[in-house]
Amino acid sequence: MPDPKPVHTQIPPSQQASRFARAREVQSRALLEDYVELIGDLIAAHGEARVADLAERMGVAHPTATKTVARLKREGLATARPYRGVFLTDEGARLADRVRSRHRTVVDLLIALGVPPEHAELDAEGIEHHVSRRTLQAFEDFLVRGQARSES
Amino acid sequence: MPDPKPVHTQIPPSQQASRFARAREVQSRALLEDYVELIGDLIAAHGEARVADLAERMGVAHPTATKTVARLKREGLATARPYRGVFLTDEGARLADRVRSRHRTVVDLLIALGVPPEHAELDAEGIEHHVSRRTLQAFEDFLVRGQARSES
DNA sequence: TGAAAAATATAGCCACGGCTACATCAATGG
DNA sequence: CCATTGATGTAGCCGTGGCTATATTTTTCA
Ligand SMILES: [Mn+2]
Ligand SMILES: [Mn+2]
Ligand SMILES: [Mn+2]
Ligand SMILES: [Mn+2]
Repeated sequence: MPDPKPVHTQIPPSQQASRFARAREVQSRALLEDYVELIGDLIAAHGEARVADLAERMGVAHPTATKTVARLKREGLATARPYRGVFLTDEGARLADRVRSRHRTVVDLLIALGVPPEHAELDAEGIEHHVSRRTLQAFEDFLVRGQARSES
Repeated sequence: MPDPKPVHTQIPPSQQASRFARAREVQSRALLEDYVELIGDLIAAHGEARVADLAERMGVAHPTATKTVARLKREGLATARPYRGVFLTDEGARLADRVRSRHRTVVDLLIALGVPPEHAELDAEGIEHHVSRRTLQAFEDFLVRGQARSES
């Protein structure tokens, strides 16, 4: 495969800039999305979400989890009473559901394309946040098509 | 679509933590990847890569681009002489080629799945960095399969 | 050729998201 | 029932990646 062309420089700089801006924007939301999803999971599984559990499952020290929870509160996605658990606001819960569903769709797509399941999970944890509504719809349509084929 | 199950809490915390750690690791490399790709593109298109052009195309102020170039130098991916352009080391050039090729594959896959081209470019700019070798191979295989079908 | 303009560098600010060390609160059990 | 222990909060450090303002260098052109 010889000389890949620099397609990037063939578009207006401002348009390219807006693509990178979008990626940065998404990135700043990614951590919040993972946290609300995890908080929702923990509440569903154990009735509560403790900071220590968040930290353990995120693989960070607990002050880091505390700080992120503070940001979730600032953004109106979670509430927390000192020395008690963390809870999702309605908005946080809705976001958690969307994120969880999207996560599954991304994993399912990767698996459908032949990626080993555990590998799919690894990649999906980062990919998911950059998948827009439109792309998600395309993933779902593809999965439905594949399902229809295997049923016939 | 009723109650998405909290699959996340059904795996060992340490395994879940390692997935998030991987996503963080990838993220810390993403900006460097975009810069080396862009530097390579600019050199191919204009014979040089100036900090002002990097800043304009990345959509950031030029001190931000300067700082990132400093990091590229520290990481052995680029060189730069003051008030002159930015250049890629051999390692940087190799990385740029890999990143450029992967970017195209991701965009092509999204388009093949029915995502409108400009939309595919937007999402791919973030997705690409989280696509591992294995997943990339799956994407390429799928694209080859589709091509074979349309040729028959 | 030298003054103005453009490009680049530098300084220093901020928010985020890591961390360690330490303080404080809550839960348990001897 | 209170002392210990575990969980949580707080303080303060660091690197990254944004920014603005200012200094310096290079380029341009009158
Ligand atoms: Mn994720
Ligand atoms: Mn996820
Ligand atoms: Mn990118
Ligand atoms: Mn790219």
